[in-house]
Amino acid sequence: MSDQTQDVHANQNDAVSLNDATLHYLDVIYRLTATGTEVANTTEIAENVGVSASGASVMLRRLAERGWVQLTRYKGATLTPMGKRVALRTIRRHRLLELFLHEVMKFEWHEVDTHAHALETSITEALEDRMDELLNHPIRCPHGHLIPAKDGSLPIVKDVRLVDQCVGTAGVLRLVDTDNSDWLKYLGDQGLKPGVNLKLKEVAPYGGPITIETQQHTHNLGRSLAELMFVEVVA
Amino acid sequence: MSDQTQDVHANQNDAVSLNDATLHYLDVIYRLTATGTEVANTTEIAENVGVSASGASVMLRRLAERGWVQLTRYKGATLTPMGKRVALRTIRRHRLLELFLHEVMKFEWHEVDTHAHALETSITEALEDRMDELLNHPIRCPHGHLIPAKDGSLPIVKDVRLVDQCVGTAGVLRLVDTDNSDWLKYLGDQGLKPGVNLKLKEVAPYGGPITIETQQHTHNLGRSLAELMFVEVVA
DNA sequence: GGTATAGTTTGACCGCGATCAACAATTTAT
DNA sequence: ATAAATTGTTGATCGCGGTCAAACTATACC
Repeated sequence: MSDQTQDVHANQNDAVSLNDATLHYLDVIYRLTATGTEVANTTEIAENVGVSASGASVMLRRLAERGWVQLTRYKGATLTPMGKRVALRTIRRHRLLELFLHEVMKFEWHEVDTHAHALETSITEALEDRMDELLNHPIRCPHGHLIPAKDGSLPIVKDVRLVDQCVGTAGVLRLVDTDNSDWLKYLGDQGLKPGVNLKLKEVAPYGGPITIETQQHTHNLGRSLAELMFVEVVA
Repeated sequence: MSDQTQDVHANQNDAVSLNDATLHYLDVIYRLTATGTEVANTTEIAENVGVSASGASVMLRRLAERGWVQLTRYKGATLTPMGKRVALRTIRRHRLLELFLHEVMKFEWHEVDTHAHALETSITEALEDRMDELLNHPIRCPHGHLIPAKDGSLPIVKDVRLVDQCVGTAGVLRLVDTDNSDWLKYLGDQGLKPGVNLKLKEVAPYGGPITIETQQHTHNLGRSLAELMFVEVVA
């Protein structure tokens, strides 16, 4: 059996039995490359992982040698298919944990990220599966992010950016795309959480605020907050 | 503020923000010294942590330098009061997790140790507290081990060794003192779990088996299993 | 009281994930 | 097109937790 074969084999199961640092880097790279941008650059990665740029540079080389990352020197990094599988597995665990902490442990939605992060690399597969059952195979975390299946596949949904819709559009809020605890707390306090029905009333030009209406209230949101919100349009 | 003062200060809160390895060693040393034996010797520690004796020896010196461990060269190690506090905090987390995994996540009592071990050094304090509330400030894990309070104090109980009792003694099973998954499964399958009422019917001499009676059955247990069992005697 | 033996420590080394300072490549601006 | 600014990599070094082989107690035995 060649070294390569052995590697691939080990990897299949082991989205998991890798050390914290590796999982953390892969997770960060996945998130940086998931949002349009083709490659993640070293500085970005370093900031998100919380290490110096030189530290990240060294680590990226190691990750590339081990086959998790596709690296172009002085350009940036992407995940290999293998790396992506591993990252999605960590993300699955993170989001399952978030939902579990919210639904079962009764943490607020703006608190769950921190606690889930502490656990995401430690939980056993059996516990991951048990949470999944207990929560009835959920497809979204409390913020609305999708929970990948164990094979890395993502549910298909109809989320669209709220700020791209025409005034008058009605829909259901499905995703608030941030981990920022303050923003989440603010939005949560306003009742702006996934599931709520809303209607887009006004969009001020030049990056100005938007106005939305829910059952109870009318809200004015700055552009940066509004841009976090994704809805499913209702005909 | 002197270095020493700073150290002590850091330690007060941080039964927690220490790395895995340190917590693991302290936990092992606590368990080895809790059961009568005055000091834990290097080889024992090494075996329980899962490293070579030389590795343990080096680590023990470090732990001693950092004030967690009292070390006498070529003799053995004990915990300092500080080390003991830290160990008890880890044990608290472990046992809370075990109970949580059993009661909430519905794992079998022989499975919980493994999963709890994976998590005990990662959970946040808030999660520890939330589990404690949710479980109603329990004092025992599923096997009956005591759950230390956050300050390290242990509940006072009246557990006595079953094998030390006279034939005819009746009591409630309170503790099965092992992590061995096979033994736990066997005893659990017989209904011999904490809470069950039992009566000691016979004790064969020379380390022979014992016979106990519960509501439903009569059980014959080998000495090694019987010695794991602790009861609260009923008058 | 010396000697075999079991247990412990030391020394040289490794891999990992970091740091900082120096240097190299790439972009951007003039 | 070149200089300046930004971004990325390298080299030397660190702390941590390990390994193995060799040297060193401590103890139990005769």
